[in-house]
Amino acid sequence: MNNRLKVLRAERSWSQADLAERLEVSRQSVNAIETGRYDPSLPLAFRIADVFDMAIEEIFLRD
Amino acid sequence: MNNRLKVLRAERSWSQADLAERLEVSRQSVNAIETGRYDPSLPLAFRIADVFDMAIEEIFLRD
DNA sequence: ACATTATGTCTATGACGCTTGACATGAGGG
DNA sequence: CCCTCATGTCAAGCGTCATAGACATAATGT
Repeated sequence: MNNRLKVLRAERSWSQADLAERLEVSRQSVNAIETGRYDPSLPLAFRIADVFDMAIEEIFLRD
Repeated sequence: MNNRLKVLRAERSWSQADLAERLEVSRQSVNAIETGRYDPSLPLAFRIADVFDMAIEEIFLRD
């Protein structure tokens, strides 16, 4: 499960900590998701989609 | 995180076991998700969307 | 009435998601 | 040269996702 988090974040000039705060998760979680160590839960995927105002399918890609 | 699995499945006259087989998960997982005991992982949510040929956002609803 | 299928639920086990706290490295600004 | 910020990563702990196997009950078919 690949994702475009790093790019989307960079486009907005947000640090991982900035994004973590908006998502109400830890900075380590954002980092782990970006670096592909694990996928977010479905509820967190929805919050990510909300923050970027995009569909989940536009952010997370089937491998 | 509410979902429309039970309805979508009924529309197709699939049993929980039928759906489980298509998703390659256990029947207990399908049941647990339908009865709201837990949310699927993001990869499983994608497979569910694929099986029903719908967007994740059309199947799973922000509470 | 009997057999089969469908659904809900329980237990126990293992893997994954997320946390806090910590530490290392690299980049940039004073 | 320091100081700060950004990123990556580790460990330990807790709750969630998913499994297999079992059992109870309801619904369907013959």
